[in-house]
Amino acid sequence: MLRALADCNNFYASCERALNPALEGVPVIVLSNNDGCVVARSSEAKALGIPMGAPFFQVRRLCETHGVHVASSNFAVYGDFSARVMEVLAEQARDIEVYSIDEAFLGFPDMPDAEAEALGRRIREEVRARTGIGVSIGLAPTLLLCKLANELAKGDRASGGVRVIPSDPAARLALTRPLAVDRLWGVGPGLASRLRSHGIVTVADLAEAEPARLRSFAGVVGERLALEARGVPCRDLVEEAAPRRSILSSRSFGHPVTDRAELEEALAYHAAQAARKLREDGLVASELVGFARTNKHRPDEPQRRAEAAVRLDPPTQDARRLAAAAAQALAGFWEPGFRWKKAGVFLLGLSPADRSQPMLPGLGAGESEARRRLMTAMDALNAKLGRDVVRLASTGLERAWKGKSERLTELSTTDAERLPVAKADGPRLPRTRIRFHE
DNA sequence: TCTGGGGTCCTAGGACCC
DNA sequence: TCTGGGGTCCTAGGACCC
Repeated sequence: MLRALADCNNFYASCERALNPALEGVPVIVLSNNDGCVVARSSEAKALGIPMGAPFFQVRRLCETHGVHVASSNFAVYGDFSARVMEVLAEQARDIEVYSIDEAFLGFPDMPDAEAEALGRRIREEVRARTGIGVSIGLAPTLLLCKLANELAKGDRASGGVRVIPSDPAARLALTRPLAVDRLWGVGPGLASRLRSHGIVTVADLAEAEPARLRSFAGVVGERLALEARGVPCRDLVEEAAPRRSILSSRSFGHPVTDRAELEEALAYHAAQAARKLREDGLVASELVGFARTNKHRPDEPQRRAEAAVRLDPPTQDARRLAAAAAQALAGFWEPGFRWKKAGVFLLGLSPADRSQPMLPGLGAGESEARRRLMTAMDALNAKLGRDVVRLASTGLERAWKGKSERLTELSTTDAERLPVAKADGPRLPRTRIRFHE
């Protein structure tokens, strides 16, 4: 089977540009939540030397000097673009795994390398024509090598955005001989130094190493890497999303929080957000962990990372119970005298909602049913009126702790050109959960 | 002044059991 | 001083990813 990775170029920056064609040729960056860090850069912005992940205040001058367009992130819009890109990709491939908001693994029948390259070019053109988003495509026999091929395609203009890792083993070794092993997906700084200390410096070294030997000093992770590097697939496309194992809602504050009531409000808000995700996925949680931390970039201030866990018995998806549990967690770790910078809620021990309803007649079943109907009604209203229109009072009205988002692109509904296009006859996408990150 | 958010997988070690 | 040999389950924490 031939596999491929299609990965959108500078995805969030490309979305901003697609929304506003006047940005063509202009350097564009997109900021993280709270307008804190740079999370996406157009090629022009990269050329200016703006680093990925840089705190915005450090590059603000540079941006002003060079007329960089700066946008707050707008994940709802990027999610819409993502869905359209994935729809086009799904039409082009035999199998698809939507891996993240801006990339998908594709599966095709085997074919000669030259045909694979032509196929990659066709797909790339189709996505650009129908969504305005540029993608790079790497094709290879294993997903690890697809990732590598994609990275090579992105780094080399002459490749035209498409790269095939040769199916012939000798040609593959020649290609990967100069490539450092830490360019591989899954090889971070820790694993890279361990591999180097055993004489594995390049991707070709890894492909030539005995997998069993890798296992002895780099565990099953190392063994799989070695196999995939030599063209033996260890992980294949996953078309059905695995059930979620945890849910996190957290955010940095716009200003330091010292007041307990304010912190409690923020935790209630995150509990309610996490509860909404639970219900969207039809899950219940059996444990909530509330946490808060001070500003780690201020060594002059007292530092603390505090958390407390609360069991949820029976497991629940009810926003009110989760908000109450978050308040209980806060009571477990609260201590005055700190300037809190960030807080959030983890939900763990997730299981399908239908399996966990109380079985004993008369024991809480009525209350559970009433709670469920209230949440269903709230979700239905918010689906109609807009997210968060109906919400818990405990999550606050003022929300003074909220971070800033000052550079959102205005979406004009009077400009027909900019309206997202809905396609009624598109193919059904696999039920893969798209994760919003990057 | 200002420094993101949301995940998964693997391993080691302890509790507990027979 | 010496004091079995497994097995499973759970948890904490590291490593890595987008």
